[in-house]
Amino acid sequence: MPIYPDAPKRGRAPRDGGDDGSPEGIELNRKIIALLQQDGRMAYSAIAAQVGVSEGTVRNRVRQLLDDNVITIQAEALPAAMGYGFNGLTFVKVAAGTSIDDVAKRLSAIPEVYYLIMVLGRFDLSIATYHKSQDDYRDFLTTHFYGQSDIAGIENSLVLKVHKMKLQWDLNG
Amino acid sequence: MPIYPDAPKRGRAPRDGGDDGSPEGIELNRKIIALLQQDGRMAYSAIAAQVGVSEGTVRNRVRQLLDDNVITIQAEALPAAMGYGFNGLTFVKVAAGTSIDDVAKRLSAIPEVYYLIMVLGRFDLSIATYHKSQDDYRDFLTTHFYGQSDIAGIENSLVLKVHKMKLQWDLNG
DNA sequence: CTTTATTCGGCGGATTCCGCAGATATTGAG
DNA sequence: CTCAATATCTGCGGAATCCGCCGAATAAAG
Repeated sequence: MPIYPDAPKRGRAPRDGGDDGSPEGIELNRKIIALLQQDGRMAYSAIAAQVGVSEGTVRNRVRQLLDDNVITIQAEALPAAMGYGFNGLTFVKVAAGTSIDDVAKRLSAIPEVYYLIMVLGRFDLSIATYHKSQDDYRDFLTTHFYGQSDIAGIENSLVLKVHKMKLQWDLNG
Repeated sequence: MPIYPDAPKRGRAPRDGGDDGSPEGIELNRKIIALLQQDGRMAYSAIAAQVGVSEGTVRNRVRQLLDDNVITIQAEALPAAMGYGFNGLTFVKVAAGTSIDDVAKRLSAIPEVYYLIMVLGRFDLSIATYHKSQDDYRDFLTTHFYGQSDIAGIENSLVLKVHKMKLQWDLNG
């Protein structure tokens, strides 16, 4: 049950768009998700009470949302609290004739990499990493970038501060 | 009870470093967090059974970790599933005489912003955003950047693909 | 209207959560 | 070393929650 269904199917569809304010259909999912974004451990019954449906309904919806990978409910650990205080930023130009996806895949497998995107512009990949120290960052660079045949060049920077890092949406936008 | 305590205090301290393999002290926190990173709703009793302590202990540890902001347990929604398929990247040079933190704070409050960092280099801030369409991205730029007195200039790019995005650490590194 | 497929909600039992109090363990002081 | 102080850990009992199941309700297609 994706938030945005692909195609209409046979059978009962979720009730939707009650303009009387009653929580229904897709709107219901949005409200449930919004609550779980505040507290991932909130009791189903508490959610049910707030959105105005039964506990079983909330449980079913959440299960489907999880199964469909629309949402995930996980603990996030603050890197700094875990001893990872050095935050590197590396821009990569992939070597000609090499698959960007392959390089991205190789680098994604590195634990220190927490954010890796393919971008438009002078470089192909932009990578944010966490390390315990500056030395660890240097080791990271020498091990995975310098001298690697699939990489044409890199440029480095530092993340001085992470102001925001959330995959949470204003679902009523 | 941070993972890395600031200073020793009086009183009982968490048992630590049992090299017999029994889960104790800081190691215990790491194991609990690791499990919650897989399933944020895992029952305390289930966690307790796996790490070898009582349910109450797990509950207390998790509560403290949450209170100390070492971890958060929240639902994350997949942007694409929510209809946000356009992924913008904006680099900002803050105007002279303006506090970078203030600008960062202003922009962090925008729902579409999911990743905002202060960086070293030609620009001050790097911002990743999700939008429903290219038009929405343009609106986002014109509303919050162009013509704003606290911004000296911006440069734009696109995130073509997010290969990896996670705030989860190999706690045994 | 009838069929079909899916959601919704209530019900029971098992499980889990929660606050509390006592036991236990560790640190610092005398 | 001994003792006091402080914080953690665990067990317990009651309340709340979770879970599977089945029938009722609802919406789309024929």
